[in-house]
Amino acid sequence: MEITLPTFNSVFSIDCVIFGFEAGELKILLIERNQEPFKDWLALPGYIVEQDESIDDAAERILYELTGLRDLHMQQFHTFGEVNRHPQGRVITVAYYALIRINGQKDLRPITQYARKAFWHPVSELPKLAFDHSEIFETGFNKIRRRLNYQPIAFELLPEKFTLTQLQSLYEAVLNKKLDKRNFRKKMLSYGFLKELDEKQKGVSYRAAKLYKFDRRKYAKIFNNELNLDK
Amino acid sequence: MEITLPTFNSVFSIDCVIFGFEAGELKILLIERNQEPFKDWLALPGYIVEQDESIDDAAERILYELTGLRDLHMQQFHTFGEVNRHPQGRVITVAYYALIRINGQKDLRPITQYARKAFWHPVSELPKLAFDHSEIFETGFNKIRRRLNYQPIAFELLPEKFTLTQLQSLYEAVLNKKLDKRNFRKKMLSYGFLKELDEKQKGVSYRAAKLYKFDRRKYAKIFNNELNLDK
DNA sequence: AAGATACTGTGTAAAATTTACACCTTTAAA
DNA sequence: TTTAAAGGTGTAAATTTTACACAGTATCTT
Repeated sequence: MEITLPTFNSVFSIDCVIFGFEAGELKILLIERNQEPFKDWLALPGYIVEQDESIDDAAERILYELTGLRDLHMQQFHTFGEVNRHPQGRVITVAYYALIRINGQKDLRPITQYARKAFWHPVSELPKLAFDHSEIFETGFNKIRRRLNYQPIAFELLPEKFTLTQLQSLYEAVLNKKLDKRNFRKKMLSYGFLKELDEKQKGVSYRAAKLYKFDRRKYAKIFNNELNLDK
Repeated sequence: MEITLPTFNSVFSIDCVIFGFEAGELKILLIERNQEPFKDWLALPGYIVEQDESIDDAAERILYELTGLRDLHMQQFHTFGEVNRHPQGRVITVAYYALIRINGQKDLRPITQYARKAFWHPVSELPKLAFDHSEIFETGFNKIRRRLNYQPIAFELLPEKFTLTQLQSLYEAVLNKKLDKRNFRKKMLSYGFLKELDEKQKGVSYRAAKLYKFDRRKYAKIFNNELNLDK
């Protein structure tokens, strides 16, 4: 027996591709849907934009309601507007991405009924997702891969204090290729926006590595120069 | 006396930033509005998306209806979704850009009543535009500036056969800086996607320059390699 | 036809950046 | 004390980028 669903006219929605990094692996945040259509499917956190909120505000709210996560710096990356991308009506969706440190303690707890749960899933071996969410994910992944070179993407995924090896393995995960250790370090340090700390890694069963911090101010200076430098 | 305007609920619209290049100058396509709000103002060509068309299709149709131009390769670049960006209601607009050879003969003739006329305007000294169109333009200009380096943007703006000097002056117009002639030529030719023709420029009152053509196939090959090259 | 004008077309050396590559050191655990 | 595992480091070669100047040629003018 078929379930009858309401239909509606044009609505806007937001879908979120939230990247995290944990145990050397790049992950994204998925929800298990608790609502038709695609009930029980895995999907990107996403929902409908209200009349009186900007799309940027909507993105924050929706992510919070579906996953319990707040105050991420989200950025729009593409809008998907095929006619039949949603089975119940015309839905144009603006896709956002954000990058976040995965933090074991922070629990992911949907506030609304629309999601049964929210959880991290490695970007490799993603299952088929609801709607056109697999395509949305792919588009987003390509975007951040490109932006890695000129935006401080990596530092939002790592803990505040990190080792150069962690930084490198993040780059390797995003770019999907091996990098040379010595060249990577030389280059990163040459930028001058990494601050070496007087601290070392703890709890490892081998020689502990130095910890570094990302210096946002210096980064901004370099980045702005790049844009303004009319030579 | 104030004019009373209808209001409406959420609608999607498309706005187009169409770049052209003529007489060494970068230009964009504007319309003069013939409808409230912002009647008589200059604006980007833009209008509302229909229920049964994808946003990509809508972009093509709308541009055609407002300017008479067809078959451009348009690409989405950003979606603007502030609550009050349109005085009559909630309008979220997806902005597209395209690049086109300006061709004196081709006339710009609005098909609908909504635009009184369409015309090219230099990107320097743009007047204030309707709605948030000035911001949309700026965002689009920044996008193509960045994409100039990895997309065949320049070749869509030039005539099919062009000289290296024309190519250089286009780069200079987009990047807003002077480039070195010898280095520019060396670099462009080294890519290998320029095909030297057995023809020369005509109608100039000085030594005629060689003409070149853009080899789309070779470009694609190079571009794909860049993406796939997992070293 | 001689000269003026205006742009075409070309090479090289120095500097900067990128690449390839291997081994000793340090820490903790066994 | 030995072993396991990752940390940390330098150099030479190759490549790319930059800076820089002048003779050649087509057309127009007189």
